[in-house]
Amino acid sequence: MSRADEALRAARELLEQEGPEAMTMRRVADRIGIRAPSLYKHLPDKAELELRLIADGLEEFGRALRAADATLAAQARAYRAWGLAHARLYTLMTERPLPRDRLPEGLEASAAAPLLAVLGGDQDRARAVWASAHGLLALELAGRFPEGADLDAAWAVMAAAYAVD
Amino acid sequence: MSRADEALRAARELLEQEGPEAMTMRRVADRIGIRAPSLYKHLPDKAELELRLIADGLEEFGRALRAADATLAAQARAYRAWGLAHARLYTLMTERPLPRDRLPEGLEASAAAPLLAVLGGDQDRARAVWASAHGLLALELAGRFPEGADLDAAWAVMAAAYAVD
DNA sequence: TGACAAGGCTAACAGTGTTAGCTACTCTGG
DNA sequence: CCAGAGTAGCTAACACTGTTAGCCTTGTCA
Repeated sequence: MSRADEALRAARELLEQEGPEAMTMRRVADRIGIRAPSLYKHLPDKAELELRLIADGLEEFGRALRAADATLAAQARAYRAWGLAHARLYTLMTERPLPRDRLPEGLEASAAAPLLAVLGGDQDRARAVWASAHGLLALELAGRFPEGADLDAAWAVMAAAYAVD
Repeated sequence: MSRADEALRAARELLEQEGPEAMTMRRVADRIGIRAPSLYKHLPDKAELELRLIADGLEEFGRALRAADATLAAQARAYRAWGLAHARLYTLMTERPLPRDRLPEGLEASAAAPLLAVLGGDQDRARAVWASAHGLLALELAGRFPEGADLDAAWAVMAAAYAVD
């Protein structure tokens, strides 16, 4: 495993276990037994580290959606499940503009494909559904719903609203 | 105008004009003609400054929704319009957990009321609609849709999906 | 007049990402 | 077999962040 890959793995552990503020260059370096400045022999900057986390995340996320049944309900379930299981990574993946030109070709499309397929290729509808799922998940991850809110019910309403009938 | 209010105004200008990374204690202090440490004579910390920005934002946002017609389409339009007009403030308002106990009583409910009313008080439905609108807006503000994406169409699909018929 | 609070200030601390510059090890070419 | 080059580590340092300590001046009020 290359040093860059080790750093990537360390960054991901720090992110997922302790949150984004723990993912500092010094702590990443510590985890792989070197000093922070030495990281720059293997990576141009921290943005590159985050970019690779995002790319890996998109890859895994796409795989999870592709593994789910080709129905709107199943896709929604898989979407939420993956997001909850990788809360901080999901947030990192979605909170900032995507530098598409620095991402592997077709990665984004591959993650979006399952949902688009379920909706018969209707892009506008796919964007509305994607955004709705993202909104529910993002607000849940940000702790924006009141304590006892029935989020299963909200997801059900969402899925029903977009279901073809 | 109190020093704290001056700081609040300066912080908001910096946030809205130059983005969150420009909203530093030193730049806020600069704008009102004092040094950063002196800010702490008027505010406990930066979190308090952000909290007040959020409170003001929620207040204004609620007013904008209340001023719009009591239809789903009009509420959606007002939601998006306010968010686009105050992009960075909206993001600040929604990206982190809401410290409800430090916010004016009823502020959150007052902002949520118009939408809830349009949906006849159905909380689950209101949460789904709110999240859908938030998702569309958040993704748009984060620059996550491709260049030529027809977002008006996506909003229309969303509004139609939740319309009572 | 003396006491006290309010509100400025500078200096400093710990933390962040990052750069400069030095050193040591390893590999390769003559 | 030795020279030179590249790789990858290191420390020191810079500019920035939020924040604290401690000092000093000003205004108010008994």
